[in-house]
Amino acid sequence: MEIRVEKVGGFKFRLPSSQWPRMRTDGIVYANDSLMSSIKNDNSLLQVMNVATLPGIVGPSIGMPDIHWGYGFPIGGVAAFDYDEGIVSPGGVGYDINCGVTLIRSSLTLNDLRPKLKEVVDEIFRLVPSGVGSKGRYSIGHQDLNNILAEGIDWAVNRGYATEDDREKTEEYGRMEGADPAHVSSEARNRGIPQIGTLGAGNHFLEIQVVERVMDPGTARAFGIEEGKVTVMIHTGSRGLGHQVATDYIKRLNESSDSVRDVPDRQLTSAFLKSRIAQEYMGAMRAAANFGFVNRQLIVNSVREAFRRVMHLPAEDLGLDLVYSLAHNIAKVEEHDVDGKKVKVLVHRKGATRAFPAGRKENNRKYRETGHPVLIPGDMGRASYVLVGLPGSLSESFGSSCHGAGRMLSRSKATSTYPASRVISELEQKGIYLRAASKKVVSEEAPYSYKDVDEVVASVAGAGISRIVSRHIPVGVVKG
DNA sequence: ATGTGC
Repeated sequence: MEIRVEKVGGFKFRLPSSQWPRMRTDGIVYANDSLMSSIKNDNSLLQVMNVATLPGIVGPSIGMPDIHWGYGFPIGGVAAFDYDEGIVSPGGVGYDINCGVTLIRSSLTLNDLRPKLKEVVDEIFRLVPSGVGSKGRYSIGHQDLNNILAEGIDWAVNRGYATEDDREKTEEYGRMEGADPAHVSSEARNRGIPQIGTLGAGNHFLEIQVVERVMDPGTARAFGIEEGKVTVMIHTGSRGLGHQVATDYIKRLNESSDSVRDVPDRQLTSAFLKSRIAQEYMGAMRAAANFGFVNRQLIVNSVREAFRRVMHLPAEDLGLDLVYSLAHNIAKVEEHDVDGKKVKVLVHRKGATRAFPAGRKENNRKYRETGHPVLIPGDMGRASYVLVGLPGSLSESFGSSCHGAGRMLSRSKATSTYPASRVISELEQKGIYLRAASKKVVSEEAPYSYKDVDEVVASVAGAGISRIVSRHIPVGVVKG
């Protein structure tokens, strides 16, 4: 079946609902022409159309320029559902609940760091376990875990693993309202306890970067970002705990008579928000999100320790302050203007970043005047970005932007195309030092198996949903 | 993504 795609703006494409009776609304994808031609090569546009058939969808089913094939819903997708008449779907959040990004700024220049770069990366590699099934150095018990699930970053502040400033710069202040540990299974708990403070595998990484260029000096200053300074970017989520929560609820929904029948793909399994099972999933999903915030925060704590040990500098000279920590796999209750009316919706962002401009009450106090930072990891050989939301994100995409470069080659295709040794030597030639838990992941994560992040951010900027603040290039990489 | 799958 040929999917009908109409270009309706410089960076905007429409998949009209008229082409399939089951679609309740249009699909909209933001991309430039070259990204759109590669998007058409996988089946993610069909997934955008599938999401458009779900009950209670408000506005279009949206795809970002980094869109690619995912479980049921596309990765790089945004979909909002009416709070009273709509659904929640675990596949619309993803298996890695609160997969997200944390960015740390520093007072160091690359010259300050260069002589010690390998040592710092090696020390981080030692202090932050990575790889599938990695176990951490933070020893927590069941009571701690319960507090983490219920309170998120507040637990880390109480334990001395987070500062007040860290909390001020974490989305939701690191604590999701409505988190309910009672609905997190013991299996999920048992997977989470040994894994807290670990990076995981796949596209999860920790990168030492240098700010190559600041495009928006005023906003960069407010974010603590300076050209030529070193930053650290962390990309990970809620590890096996969130994965188990997703698994548990997908299984329950598939067995429940309360789930939404008649969806075009079994992986779109959903429940009306009003139902008990939906509310239990929401409580568990928010608790897993709290675990994700704490997981990244413990890694921040380990990164600070690694720099202190290797650089022999006091904390105040290192200036390793949070810029922001955000979730790009999550569903949130928000109010949005739709056709001139205020509507309460559940916004699913799966591989999509909230990008609220100044003026939204959800912005953290520190970022009221600017809008919060939008952190966009690219690939390990090219670049990452910091953006900020524009008012256009509210009118176009329920206050959302892209979340990264987006895969272009499948993992198997990447493995056969890029041997690990070649990836390592090419990175070395660019002055990038890599430590990875497995060779397999080095091939799978080869830079050119990703779309060009420059084009992805140019597309969301061109579409008027976010503005580019700064471009960061990698110098040290830790990979699962 | 994931104690990686039939």
